[in-house]
Amino acid sequence: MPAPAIFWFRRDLRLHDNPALIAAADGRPIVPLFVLDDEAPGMRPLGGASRWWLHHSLAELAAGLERRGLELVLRRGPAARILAEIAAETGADSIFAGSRPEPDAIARDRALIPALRQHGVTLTLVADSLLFSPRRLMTGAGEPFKVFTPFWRAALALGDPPASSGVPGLMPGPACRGDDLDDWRLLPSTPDWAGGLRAAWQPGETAARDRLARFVDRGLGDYGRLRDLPAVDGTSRLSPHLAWGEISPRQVWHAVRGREDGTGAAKFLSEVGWREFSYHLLLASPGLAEANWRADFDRFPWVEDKATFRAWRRGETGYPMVDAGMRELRSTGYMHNRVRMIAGSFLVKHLLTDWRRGEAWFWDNLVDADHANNAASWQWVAGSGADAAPYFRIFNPVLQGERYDPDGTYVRRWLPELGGLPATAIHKPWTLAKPPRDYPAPIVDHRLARDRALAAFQSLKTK
DNA sequence: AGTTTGTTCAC
DNA sequence: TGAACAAAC
Repeated sequence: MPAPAIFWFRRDLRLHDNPALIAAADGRPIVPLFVLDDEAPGMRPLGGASRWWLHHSLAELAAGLERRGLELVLRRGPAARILAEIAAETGADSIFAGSRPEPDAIARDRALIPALRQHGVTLTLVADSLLFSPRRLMTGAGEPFKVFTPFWRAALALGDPPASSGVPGLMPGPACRGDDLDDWRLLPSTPDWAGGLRAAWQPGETAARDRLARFVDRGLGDYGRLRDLPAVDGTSRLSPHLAWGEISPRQVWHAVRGREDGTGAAKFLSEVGWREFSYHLLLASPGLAEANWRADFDRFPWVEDKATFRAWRRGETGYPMVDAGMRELRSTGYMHNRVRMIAGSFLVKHLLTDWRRGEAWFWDNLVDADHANNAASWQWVAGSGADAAPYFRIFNPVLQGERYDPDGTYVRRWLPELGGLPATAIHKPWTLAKPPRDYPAPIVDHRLARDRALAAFQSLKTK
């Protein structure tokens, strides 16, 4: 019997279509391991919603492994030390893991390989979290892409990614002591704010596969028509599952490519393409979450205002579409994509708040928090990013509400205090003769805020 | 992946 | 008076 291999789960919490797991299981017994390395220097700590998700996803993964006779080992601490310890405890001489495309993770993993070799252990990393290698895609000039459309065209020209695979045969390795998941305290307790998350989500690979199958079956055909309506269940809602790798983008790709009857499929795959593009940008600009991609935004006259930032976070800006989104986020750890754009635009353009503050709030509150997507999308909405909305594209939260939530169903769902308003006033309650008493008046006037934002943008040009 | 404003042209 | 369009922000 060959020596056992450690399979190090990271953001690939699945058994299906996991190429690194297939490589590990090739004739060897497996010690499945997850390391909570939340104090690693340079690595961003998980947000609260992500920690909630991780707890349940790990529980699911452990159950799936147990059905196959394997025990998931949980350990907390610096990955380099834990991996060496587990190898020594189990006699493993190899470790396999899915590679992570984030620049800081790449640096950490690169340092791990020689460190582990000193203990006589090889670390093999298998790329599997993206459809296309972000470094392989370059413009004709050999530069990273700055615009999505040519990026995605070049990606599609590469042809189909490899077919997805099933679960390999898994042989249990030696037993190994691990932590108790509950002791990690990933779940909130005092207070327990996760009730809305529990009601909205089922973390784990099984639920991810079910959701993909159901979406391809029932949602894909109408995706182009319904994807922008937040009141409707018209999107895949796969983002948190993709963020934790409970499903792979290859599985998504091939499930969709089998069903190209409408225009929904190409549109939906291009949304997966934005995820690829975000990682492409992050690799070209490792500071994407910290620094303006466009350097001229370093001169932007951001306004620090505790009261308006607090109102935004709590969903008390007086603009129903913004507030409904922010309350959906706080309640469920999610916000519909259309509403993310409206709420994000409002924070940056109406309140002149530095996009990094919004990025940090989303990072903490989103169950689908993803370093590349979150950073690239906030820079897109702020106008500071690659292929971004031009800064003068300022969403009017009233018009956006009337266009994408015409009867106010979405707003009423998250703002029950507006439940009795007629559809004609639901997105501008202040126009009523008797505005609702328990809902705030707009914290900024749209017209004033728009002019102020345009002036701030002008100030970048004239210096 | 936008909004506002001004112009034209058909009621 | 208002829909449709273009241009500017």
